[in-house]
Amino acid sequence: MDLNKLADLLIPDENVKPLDYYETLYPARDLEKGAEVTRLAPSPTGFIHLGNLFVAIANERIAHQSGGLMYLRIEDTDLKRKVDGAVDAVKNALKYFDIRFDEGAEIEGAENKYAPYYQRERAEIYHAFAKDLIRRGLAYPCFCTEEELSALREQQTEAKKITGYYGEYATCRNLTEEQIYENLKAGKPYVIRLRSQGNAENKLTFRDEIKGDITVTENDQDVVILKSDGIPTYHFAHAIDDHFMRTTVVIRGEEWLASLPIHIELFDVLGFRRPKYGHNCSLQKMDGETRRKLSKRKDPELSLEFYRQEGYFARAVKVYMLTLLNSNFEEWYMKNADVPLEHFKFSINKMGKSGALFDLNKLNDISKNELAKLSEEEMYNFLLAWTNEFGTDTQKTYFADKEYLLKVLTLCMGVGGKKRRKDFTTAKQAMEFISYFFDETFVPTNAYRFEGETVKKILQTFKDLYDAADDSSAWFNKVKAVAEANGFATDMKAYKADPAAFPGSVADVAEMLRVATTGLANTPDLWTIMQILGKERTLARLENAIKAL
RNA sequence: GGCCUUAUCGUCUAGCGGUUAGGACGGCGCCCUCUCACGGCGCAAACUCGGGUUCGAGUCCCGAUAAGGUCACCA
Repeated sequence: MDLNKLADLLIPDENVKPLDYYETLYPARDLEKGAEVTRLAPSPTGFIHLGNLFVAIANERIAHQSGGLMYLRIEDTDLKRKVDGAVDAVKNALKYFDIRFDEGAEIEGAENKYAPYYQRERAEIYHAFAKDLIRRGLAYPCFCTEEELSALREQQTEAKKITGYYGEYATCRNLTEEQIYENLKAGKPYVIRLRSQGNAENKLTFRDEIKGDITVTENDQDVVILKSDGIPTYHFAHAIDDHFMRTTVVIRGEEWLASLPIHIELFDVLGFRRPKYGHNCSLQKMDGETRRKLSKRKDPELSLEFYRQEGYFARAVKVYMLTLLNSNFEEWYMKNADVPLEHFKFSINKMGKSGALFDLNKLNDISKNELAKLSEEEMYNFLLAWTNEFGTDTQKTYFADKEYLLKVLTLCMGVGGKKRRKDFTTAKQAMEFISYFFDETFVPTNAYRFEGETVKKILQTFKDLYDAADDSSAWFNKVKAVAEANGFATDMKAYKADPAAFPGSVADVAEMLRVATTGLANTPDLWTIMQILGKERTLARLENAIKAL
């Protein structure tokens, strides 16, 4: 069989150059020893979730910490899944979390010497190597139809054989020259398959950077390397791209572990040196009674977009990801909370071997702590940015009076106090939290824990006494006076010693006033709130609360 | 089902032959406090189960069990 002729016929690509050409076009990178080259290679489905960010952070740290670089490659070999604007979506989402690419698709200002970074634009390279494999007898055309393939699979399943296209089942492997040309002449569509040299009986030990030594079975599947449209499958593109883009470390999800044997054989057969691999366990979530990995289809709430919409502080999400990624990070961060995150020494071998359950409680805790580090001005900007994009029209009016909002934020964050408050978790939650400072969104709840008459008397007594000019202690003395006038305890120790002796304590009085003026039982210092609200509004709210009883 | 991987509090984990099995989140309690918080202190809470190896096993070995991943012209 004239394999040269066959290769030209099967892959009629005039752009293909000799293999050496690509080696010189994409030379080894000139980097310091130990510098790692990593990549993020999403498919442009327009959907990025937490798992992508998880892997991206690991790759980013490994690259930049070692003095290397990370690039963005778009795996757009599957047309069906392609969505317009997806690349921008990826870039924006990652930018929000401060993930920086040094080169790659749509990365402006970079040299991009290893372009193109879209796989569809790299067809020529894949074709060159596929042709070479055909010439060497290591790849062949397969004319089997989808139906034939699924029939084969069924048959194998029934016979309890391993499914797939291999060995005796790989019928097109042994097609004669005549049969091939006949099929070609008949215009039958075909794919190019690898003629696997492996044997599934053979086991080998493979060193995974995260999982350690694992045993893998040699690949014996004649996997498709070029689909019928001439575009490579993931496996083939992976081998070629990561070789020519000179990737040194591939951190990817553990769902790839199963196809590792294919990749090993492909690298071998192509004569490429393999990168180091680290298979990262995927983030999981509870699905009813069972846990499972995050799925794009089933878990839209774990889309990165979700965190933006909820107004999570990017750094908080990143810190949480880091605590899951490296088990020693949390301890380091407790001691180095004010040091840039980049100073943490990220290590691949501190990455967990089993999948972690995503814990919103933990994220929220981290978020509160992170937000408590901001100044009121920074908080203002953070909330403004979120509100502009996701807030309601009423929420946007909060920003009309900057001085007023700043006062509110200063109070709610406890700026200037001995210890910061931690009332804010996300931008969305913060905007709702401060809503009672604005008449448009203030909702009287009248949720008291005492009888209406009691509350009414207390509110009335306080209202008569209230003087906006009082300072904090004069104000509280009046609260105490109100308590006393109604038989409530003013001495908390006495009250705790014998709660039954009083209808309630000064704390309860404060709570009534708080509920009347804010609608909530949990707010920062009430005196300050009344100061911010001003005399008119405070009195009006008390008046309304009394009327409502 | 085959193959691969994993197995410590509810969750994330530390542990790398000798520990009262440590920390963080969450829960609960107490203290601080003029109210709400913040903060401090404390409590409950775990080595999946069998076998070995060893003077000694959460730690090493072998099983069982369970969980996860994967078996495409998707990545």
